[in-house]
Amino acid sequence: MLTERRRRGPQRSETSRQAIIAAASTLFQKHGYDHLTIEAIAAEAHVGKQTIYRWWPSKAAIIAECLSEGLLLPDWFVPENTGDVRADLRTWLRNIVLFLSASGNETLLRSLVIAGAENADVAQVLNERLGVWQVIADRVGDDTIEVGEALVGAIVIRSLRGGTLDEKFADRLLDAIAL
Amino acid sequence: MLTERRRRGPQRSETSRQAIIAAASTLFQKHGYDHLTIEAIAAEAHVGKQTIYRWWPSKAAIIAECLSEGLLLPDWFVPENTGDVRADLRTWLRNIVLFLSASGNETLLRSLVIAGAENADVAQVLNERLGVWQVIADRVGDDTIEVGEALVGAIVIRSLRGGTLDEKFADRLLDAIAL
Amino acid sequence: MLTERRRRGPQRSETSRQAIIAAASTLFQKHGYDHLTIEAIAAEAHVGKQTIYRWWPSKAAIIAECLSEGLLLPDWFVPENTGDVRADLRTWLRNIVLFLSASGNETLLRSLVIAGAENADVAQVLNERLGVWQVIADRVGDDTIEVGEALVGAIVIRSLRGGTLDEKFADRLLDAIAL
Amino acid sequence: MLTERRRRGPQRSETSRQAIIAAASTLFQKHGYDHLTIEAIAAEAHVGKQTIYRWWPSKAAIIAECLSEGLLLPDWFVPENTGDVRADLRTWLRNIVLFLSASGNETLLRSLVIAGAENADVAQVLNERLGVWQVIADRVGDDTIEVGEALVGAIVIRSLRGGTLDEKFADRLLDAIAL
DNA sequence: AAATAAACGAGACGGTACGTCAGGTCTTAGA
DNA sequence: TCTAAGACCTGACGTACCGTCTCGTTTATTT
Repeated sequence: MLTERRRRGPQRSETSRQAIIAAASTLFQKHGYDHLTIEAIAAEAHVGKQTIYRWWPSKAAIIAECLSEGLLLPDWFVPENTGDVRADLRTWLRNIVLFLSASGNETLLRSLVIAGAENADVAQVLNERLGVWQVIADRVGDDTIEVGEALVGAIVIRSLRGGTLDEKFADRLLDAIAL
Repeated sequence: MLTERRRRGPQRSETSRQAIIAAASTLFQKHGYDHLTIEAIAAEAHVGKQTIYRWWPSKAAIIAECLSEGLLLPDWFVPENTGDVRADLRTWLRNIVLFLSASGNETLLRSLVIAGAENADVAQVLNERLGVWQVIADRVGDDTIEVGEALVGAIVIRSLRGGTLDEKFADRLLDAIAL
Repeated sequence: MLTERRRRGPQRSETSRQAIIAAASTLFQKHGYDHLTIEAIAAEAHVGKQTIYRWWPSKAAIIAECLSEGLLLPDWFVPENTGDVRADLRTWLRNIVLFLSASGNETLLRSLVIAGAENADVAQVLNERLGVWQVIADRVGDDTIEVGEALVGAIVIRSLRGGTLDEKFADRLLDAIAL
Repeated sequence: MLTERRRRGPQRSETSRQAIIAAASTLFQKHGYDHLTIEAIAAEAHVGKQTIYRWWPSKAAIIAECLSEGLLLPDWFVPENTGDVRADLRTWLRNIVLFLSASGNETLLRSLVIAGAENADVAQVLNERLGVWQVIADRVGDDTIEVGEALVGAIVIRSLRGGTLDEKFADRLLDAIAL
């Protein structure tokens, strides 16, 4: 039987890895995606720059990993299933606007949009992470993935336009979507 | 009677102003918002850097002005009014996806999203420029501005997710929105 | 008889000219020759930059004019003539070291050296202004212009080397020169 | 026992250091102290600007180091000692005026004067480098440092005044100084 | 146990772009 | 037609980060 022969020498330091993504998350939330620098992450994590470049090809990849590890977005961004689709979506939308209207989180949304628009990998992870599309499609029926895109998209546009994100918005948005 | 006294000395050079926004537009479309540098704009426009810094506070402001002057987006991004609201919106959506699926224009969309997300002024101008919200609201009735946000938002999300932007998408999206 | 007809239009403003050389003198003494800028002179004199460039080819020329007008150096830098050459030179040297050891005047000397070394016109005016060479040569006899150069040069070198400029130095210097 | 522990990480690049002072020396002699720019040095030395700013606080400091390394002035600017003080000084003076009357070297002298007058560190190095003061004082006797200052100063003044620097000047200067 | 080799923290390196300052020229309105 | 004001292009300033590379140290796996 083939036993996977490990290399000689030290292995990747899990401590450093976690320090890096923690530092990246902190700085991302504090200063946004632009203004986030590798040097600052290295300094914040008490880590050499090379340790970052050795394992990640770009700052986008670091942010993607932060997302995968759940350090930037809460886990609960998926609708419940009580049987009443409309009510479930309403609750989900209200949770989201509640989260986004909290201090600092609107900046977070903008930064995530930037990160996703600049880098396809981040977009991919965001897609999976936020991945409500399929859930919604499953509930609403015949693969109307556009419903999910319209809901999430409306939130993004509203936020970028500087509009208020509140429950009234959530309700009116849901009314605008045919189910 | 108050006669507005003009200040002494030379006035702002309109030639330089136009050279700058033209150069900025060119480079924006060629390389995207990130990778767009003030130095490159100055060089392309055969202009001193200081002439840019004298009149614009940031590259975002330059892009905002490019948008205002119609250098980055075509003017016709507003629905017609034939009386048949659904048909008008369908035509409008098809035009948009047609435009975005043309070579290079998806990159343009991403860059505009980044610029708008990074800078509130750009977002404001994009809002006015793309400003279909009110038009749609007027047509569809009782100020459902969320309809416009959902339509535009869905396009953005679809694009960022890397999905195909075609007529089928446009039609299915319209079906998903209650009118 | 033909009276020299003056040109039509305004003549050179004597007010501006004096404001400019006064401002230049002030700034020269305050900040030195390097660190002296045309823009600062124009601002200090409440004068347009062009008014300076119209009449002087360089900042060195302005300083040369300041020297000619006696704004930077006192007039009395010429030995008396009591008949006792040695005593007269001693008094002259002592006056100079007294002047130079006063606060700020050592900086003045350095700045003048810089200005003279950078620009031949300034050197020329300094030569005339400080022009003790011929006076000394006349007194000491058979055109020993090198005596003057050695005396002034020793002062400059002593100052640049950061040495003390006092009466003892003056006396010892005079002793070192054969008369 | 104390073993001097070297710090971790890369050491200063001696190659870069020498390239920088060589470039600085070249440009100094070609264009003078004013007109010498850090950017030009960096470009000439094929070095990043930051590498210069990391190790030198100013261009004056670079020139000071060039002097210390013997890149700007020949080493032989010190009188011999044959026993005949007057003859030795005469030879020394003649060598100096010979050197200075060579093409370009008068400009070099002026630039060095400017550099020394603008910056105390350069003056200090020049003082040590040119340091004939003590040598002369030792020879001539009872610490008459002023003799050296007068000799060197006379040369400087003669040069700045635009006078000719030749053997006749050297001889007459020596005659003017009491030994 | 010794030798080997990769990962580590630190940080110097050649670069690019930043935003500012001053240079010297040119343009405008007012005196 | 000269002045004050100031916009123009140019180019150097000193700083921040980039991504690469080079140290001396630490650590884990062979020999």
